[in-house]
Amino acid sequence: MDTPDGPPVLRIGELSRRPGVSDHVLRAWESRYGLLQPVRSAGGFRLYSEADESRVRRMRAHLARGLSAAEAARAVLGEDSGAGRAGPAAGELPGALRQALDAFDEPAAQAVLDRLMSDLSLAAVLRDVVLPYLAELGERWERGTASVAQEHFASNLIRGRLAGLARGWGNGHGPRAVLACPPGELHDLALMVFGIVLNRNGWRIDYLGTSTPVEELARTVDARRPDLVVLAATLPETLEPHATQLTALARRAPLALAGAGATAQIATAVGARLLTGDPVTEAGQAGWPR
Amino acid sequence: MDTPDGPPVLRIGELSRRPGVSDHVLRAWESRYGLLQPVRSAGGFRLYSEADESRVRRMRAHLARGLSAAEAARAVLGEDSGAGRAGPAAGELPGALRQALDAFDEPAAQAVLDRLMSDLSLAAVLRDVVLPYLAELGERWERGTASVAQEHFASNLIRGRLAGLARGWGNGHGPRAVLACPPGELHDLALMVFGIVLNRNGWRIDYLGTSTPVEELARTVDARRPDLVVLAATLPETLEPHATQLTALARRAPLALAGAGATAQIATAVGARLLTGDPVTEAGQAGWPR
Amino acid sequence: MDTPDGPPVLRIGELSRRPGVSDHVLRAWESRYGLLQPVRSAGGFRLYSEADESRVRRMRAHLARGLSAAEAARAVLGEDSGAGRAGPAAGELPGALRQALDAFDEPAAQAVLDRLMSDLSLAAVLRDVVLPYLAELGERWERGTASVAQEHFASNLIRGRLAGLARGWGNGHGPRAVLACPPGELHDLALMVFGIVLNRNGWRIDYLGTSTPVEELARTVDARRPDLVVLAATLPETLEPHATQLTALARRAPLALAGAGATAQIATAVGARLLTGDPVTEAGQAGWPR
DNA sequence: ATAGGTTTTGTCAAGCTTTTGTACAT
DNA sequence: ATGTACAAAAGCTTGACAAAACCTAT
Repeated sequence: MDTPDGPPVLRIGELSRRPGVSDHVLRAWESRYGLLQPVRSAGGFRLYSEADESRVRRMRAHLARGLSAAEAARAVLGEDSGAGRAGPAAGELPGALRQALDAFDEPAAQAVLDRLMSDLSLAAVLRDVVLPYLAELGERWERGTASVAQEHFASNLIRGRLAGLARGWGNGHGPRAVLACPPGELHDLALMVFGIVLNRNGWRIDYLGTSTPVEELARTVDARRPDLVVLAATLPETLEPHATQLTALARRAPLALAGAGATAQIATAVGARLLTGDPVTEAGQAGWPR
Repeated sequence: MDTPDGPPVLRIGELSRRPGVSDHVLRAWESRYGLLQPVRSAGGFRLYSEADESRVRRMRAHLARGLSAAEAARAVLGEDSGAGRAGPAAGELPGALRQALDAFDEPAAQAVLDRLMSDLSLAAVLRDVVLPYLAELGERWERGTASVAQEHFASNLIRGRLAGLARGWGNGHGPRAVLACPPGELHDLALMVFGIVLNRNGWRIDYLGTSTPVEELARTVDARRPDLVVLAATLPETLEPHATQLTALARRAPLALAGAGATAQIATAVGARLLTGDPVTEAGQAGWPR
Repeated sequence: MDTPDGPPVLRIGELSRRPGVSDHVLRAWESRYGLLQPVRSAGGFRLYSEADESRVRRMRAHLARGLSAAEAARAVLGEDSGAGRAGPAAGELPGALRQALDAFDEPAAQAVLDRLMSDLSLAAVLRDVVLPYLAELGERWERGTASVAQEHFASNLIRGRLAGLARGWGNGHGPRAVLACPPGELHDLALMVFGIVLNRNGWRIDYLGTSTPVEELARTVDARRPDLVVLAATLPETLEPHATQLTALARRAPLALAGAGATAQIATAVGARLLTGDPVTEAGQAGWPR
């Protein structure tokens, strides 16, 4: 992996303060081991890049491990010569997305998504890349393999893209769908995906999002008279307490339950349709009797 | 196109008293900048219309913004000749936004925001329209005047716009800020606004969002070495339990607390800076010793 | 490339107060690093724009990161010329697009479009930026002010973006529209815009494009049985020869004529609806009896 | 680590001009 | 009401200075 690099703009004082290494030492490491090769300003000042900062930090890490200064410098320079690549090939894009998101690398993640969106159809990107990634992220999160920060970073970024795709989805002349999650349910990204694909298929979306009280949902249904209501939940426990109200609701508008929390049992109990497939496929078939 | 206009009936004394500008000044503005062109009575008195009063008020507004008298006058006259467009007038846009959002009218709300964004600066839209609306929404929600559905609809729509503006904010070469809300805090829209303005001022943003565990935040800070960390909370109770950890954090990176939940007490206790102003203003001044 | 900008109206005192930088320093940054290039008032006072304010703030952000003043200024100026972030204020983006396209600067033009698409809604970008630009380009082209190469470059680039937005517009469940230009008509970008907005409003689009023989159109109409047929022409002469066939067509499907070549005379003669507004607005209202 | 020289950059001063609210005389 | 005058506030330019940060060499 190659060291990310900005333009050389840091003076020695700053490069000394940041990792906590004296400027004398920095100059010594430069002259003795060639650890750094700063550019010079017009007046002769040394100018370092962020990659140099990384080199200093790694130098210190090696020293702490017990290497001699000469060995540590050699190790750092050895790490640097490892190759960098152009961009990922088409087939590796999903993997590249995962990698970029895991590394908190927003520009890279956005670039991968841009590339995907121009190579594939929207539905394909959502179905084959975004949703699988979200599912995997959820699993890793449950197993404790993914950190909260990773989970936040990735879902914020994805939410941002989805919000862009959702823009204006309440507009138009098609049939109307109301989308919501039951109280306590905080995951709504898959529901957004469902809404986006539904909208691209000519539907208007009224989106209530996470943790919507059932009374509120009922009120909205009465006000908007939608052609479809979709409730998405990841756990059955978030749906079960509202079975009675949902039964009533299902009589006033076509109701569908989706997500891992939507069991056949609950669906038949309340008289709702069960959506078992992935959101993209289900949205592609929505609204039609089966 | 001209400003809607009543008959010219106000004498200079009245036009002086109403907006609180001396008659001397009114005459000076007339002769020096041609701001007003009053009709004359039979006896030679100046007679002003309501449009003139509006001009005077706008003149004063520009002066308050820091323009010179000459430039302010030019701006006012420019506004008058600038074409009138369809839709609500500039001043009514904030009201129009509220109305559209309350009515679940997405197209209208998006149109108002579009109009605002092309009429005003981004900072002005966020500071003077979006944030006040969010505050008002929060209040109505606490008082039970706003329904959950309304609150969801409005914040989803606004979040969508903010996400668009946030695109790529981790990119670039500027100083780096890590933004997060403490565990339990679910409102992060104002924090997003802060991040967007900060980014427009040259900063890179790492955004962790709502309900971030403090250990996670600490880990991110160690990994990213930001130049600023901002924690936003609406209730003091969400910050207090983590005082010890925050104190440690504040020693490793410049820490700032923001939001209604950030009290002077907590801030001094943990050794953090307190951000009391609105997010837009604070972001405009960030990064510097005060 | 320079940042296009709001009017320069701020004097140095105000530009000093807002971000909290002394006037002395502002002048020093101007003379030493060329950070600002204020216009001068008649009397010689410096007049700054809002973009200048942003430059000052970004300068300060870089300083906070530890850059020297010289490097910080260079970074700010680099950001300005490098496309994208913190670039032109929302209101000035259309000008920036024109400039980029006229200069054959594809990356810059794409960046401006990206920025526009994330700041504004799709409809707003198409209606307020893309279509006006195309109209202006057409005029300049007629007056001989624009070169053929310019016209080709700009319309190819825009066509590419529109093609991306048009992706998948024939799919879905909504009403169906057939879009075409009559034989001899080569300008179809506005028609594409119409189709894109129509699609976002829930319609499916069958796009025949430029110079479609009327028999071909008729055959398509019979095969697809659309809910709307739109013919767009810039000159009446391209429509007139086909009046008879169009009259027949209008009896089999709702027909609308659009573009500067669609006169009321022709429309009534063939029994078609006349679309006089801009494509975006018309598409927003399409399909409904008026 | 110290010493002695250089570069960078914020600040200040002096002397003059422009801008603008207010005052005075007609 | 008009026109002229005036003075405080805000700006402009040139030039200089000194503290901080950096350089090389010992």
